[in-house]
Amino acid sequence: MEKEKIKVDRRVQRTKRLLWDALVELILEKGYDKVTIKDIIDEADVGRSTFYAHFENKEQLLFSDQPHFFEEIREGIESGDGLNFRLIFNHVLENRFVAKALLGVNSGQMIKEHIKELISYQLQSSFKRKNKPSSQEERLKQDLFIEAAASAIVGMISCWIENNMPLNSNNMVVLCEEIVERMSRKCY
Amino acid sequence: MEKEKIKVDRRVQRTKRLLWDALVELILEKGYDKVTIKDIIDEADVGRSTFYAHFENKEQLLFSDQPHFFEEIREGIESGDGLNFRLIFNHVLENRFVAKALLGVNSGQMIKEHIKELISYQLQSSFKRKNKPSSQEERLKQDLFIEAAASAIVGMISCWIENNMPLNSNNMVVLCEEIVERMSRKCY
DNA sequence: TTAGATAACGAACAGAGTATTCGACAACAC
DNA sequence: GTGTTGTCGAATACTCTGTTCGTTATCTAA
Repeated sequence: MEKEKIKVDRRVQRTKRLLWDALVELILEKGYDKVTIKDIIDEADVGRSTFYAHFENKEQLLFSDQPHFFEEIREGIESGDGLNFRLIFNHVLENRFVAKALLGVNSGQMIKEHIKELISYQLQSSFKRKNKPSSQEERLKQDLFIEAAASAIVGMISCWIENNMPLNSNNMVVLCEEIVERMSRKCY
Repeated sequence: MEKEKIKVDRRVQRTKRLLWDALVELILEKGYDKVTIKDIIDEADVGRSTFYAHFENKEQLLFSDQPHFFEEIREGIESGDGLNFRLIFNHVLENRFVAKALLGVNSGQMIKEHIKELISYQLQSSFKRKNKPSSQEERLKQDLFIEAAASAIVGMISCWIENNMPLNSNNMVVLCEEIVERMSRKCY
């Protein structure tokens, strides 16, 4: 009973929801970087002071993760033993619209950077399990390969989303696993 | 004799140089996204109207490529037969300071995106030469792998630069070639 | 060396966006 | 129904942008 269900005022829920939806809409329309707070409150039809009552800036709104998109992606990345790409792609497919805003070309770098770090962290354990580096130099090389693999996966998924998902998710799962497999082999 | 050597007023050269140096300095200091034009002209100690006499915005200044950094990177990418990583790394090493500003974590996404596209374009010819896709689906998979490979290379180099180049360039050349090799194998 | 060309300066301006405040009003929970 | 709390909207001071124009300084070419 540690987590009490705290009731959130309906007006607050509504406002946050409106702002989030407006942000997603605007990212798709003009790209995250060019979205201003004025845009958001106009699109959401919410008072300026109301915005600042809940968030300090648009970045905070972005990471407030209203529909728990990040949270579920995170679960796919950190699920038990290594990356569960099936889980990730199921979630992306169920939220195509939000996924395109957050992972497409217009999403700004922060979000993809964030997800890349989650993946990178996860790959570290699995890579090191497979090939324990025996020297400092080998460790450096392995770290760079981990970075490369994480970049490859995020880049590929982003490209796939941006092109309106031309392959089905089964194929994508296989491709992602293939990348991890190829990149996890010992690098000299 | 097509290209006449057009003399550029020393004052113009000086101003552009000052602005470029200021931009690089400021990117390293606070990240490209947060650099304002006011910052640039204050740092360069140049009049506001002077900035706008030469550039429309900071993006244009960025891509004006004063010391021809991009141009030389481009040569390494497009040199005859495929990517010449040795050339690329030589050039990066000769311009550590600028390279960190333009390829490090603070560089903003545009630049890396731009270089990724150059690499991606180059990989297309070499990948297709190796494995001509026999179906539409195979072509899609190959394109995604090209995107993945380009992302991997840019991500890895960026990470290496950001961590102050912990491995020597010979090692890096080998790692990059290894990535291309691994990713260019047929994907089912 | 000089005369004409042109670049830079700097002050001023309108416009847009930011971040904050506060009283009035509306919606909420109990 | 009543006290609480969220939202509105107008006002404010502030920063940055993009442009203009007259003055001053510097360059180029003869």
